[in-house]
Amino acid sequence: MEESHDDGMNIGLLLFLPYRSLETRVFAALARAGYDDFTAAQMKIMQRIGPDGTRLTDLAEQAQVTKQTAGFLVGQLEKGGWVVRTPDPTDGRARLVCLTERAKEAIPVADAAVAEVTADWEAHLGPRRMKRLRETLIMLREIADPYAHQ
Amino acid sequence: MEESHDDGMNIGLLLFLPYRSLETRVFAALARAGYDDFTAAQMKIMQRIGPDGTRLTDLAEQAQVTKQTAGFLVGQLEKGGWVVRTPDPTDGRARLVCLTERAKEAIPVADAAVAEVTADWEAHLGPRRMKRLRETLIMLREIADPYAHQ
DNA sequence: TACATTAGTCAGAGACACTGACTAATGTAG
DNA sequence: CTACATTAGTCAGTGTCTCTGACTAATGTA
Repeated sequence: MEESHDDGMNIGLLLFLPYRSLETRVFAALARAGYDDFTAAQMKIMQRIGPDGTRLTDLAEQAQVTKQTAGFLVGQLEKGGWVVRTPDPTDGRARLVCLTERAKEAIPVADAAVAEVTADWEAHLGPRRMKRLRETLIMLREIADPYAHQ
Repeated sequence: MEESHDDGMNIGLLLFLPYRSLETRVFAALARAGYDDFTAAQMKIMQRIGPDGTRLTDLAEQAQVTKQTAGFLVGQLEKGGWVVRTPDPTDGRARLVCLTERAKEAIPVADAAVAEVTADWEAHLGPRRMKRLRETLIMLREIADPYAHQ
């Protein structure tokens, strides 16, 4: 604990604060648009579902939870009509978790909310700084994301 | 959900990934040093305790949880010998949550872990980019942290 | 002195995340 | 082609986190 007390401000907290701010605002925007019957944990799973569906194990790995936890959350999402599980044609053991139409309709709402937050940030930081921030974070991902795929 | 699908990468995820990486590594370093009997949620509370103690309500506000949750976590920390609650001389209703000696001893361990991670990042990004990242995040905090104090 | 506010607690419930043990399908070595 | 290990996913049980609602006690204010 107490990761602070270094030179300036704790870099972890500095990363976390805007992340939380963004997440909160996107969540609120979705709720305002009527998409209010899912939780933050469920959203984290849904975020990771690809256009052609994603396996439970992959979702678990990317969200950094156990497959049991991912299974629980996918179960909740299925009950709520956000996802369906379809058999994976390439592997009889596996099933693909896919977004339903309803879930796909929510994507533009979420995107718009992200765009609004991003615009606020850019207005505060200026376009140059904002662009560099994004570039730096993409670069940082190479070493800070065990799951970086590219 | 599905906050992605914009131009490049979801900026929220880009902020979150290094945050999580840092947190995981600091947590692991503390565990290796023998400080392994507290949880991530408890750490988030402890992080916010000032050198002269902090009120429960303030901890709750900063960590963005209810005071009941903060109270629960402080209770766990108290059982584990990480904090003590002392009366607040200026307000008979309030108590100050203070770090014990044991907790204070863990601070340099956490700081060293943060320094190590920061060094890794700087090695990857280069000193200029790292410096700008920190500056930008501090600037961003002004609008992304409802609790920014300064 | 009455009333509203603030600090914190108690009780109960739901959500989340873990470990361990399991089934079924797949891949591999002999 | 058979035995073994691996992989995908589920079931059961438990502990932790977080919330809402209702409450006590101290403080501030009219």
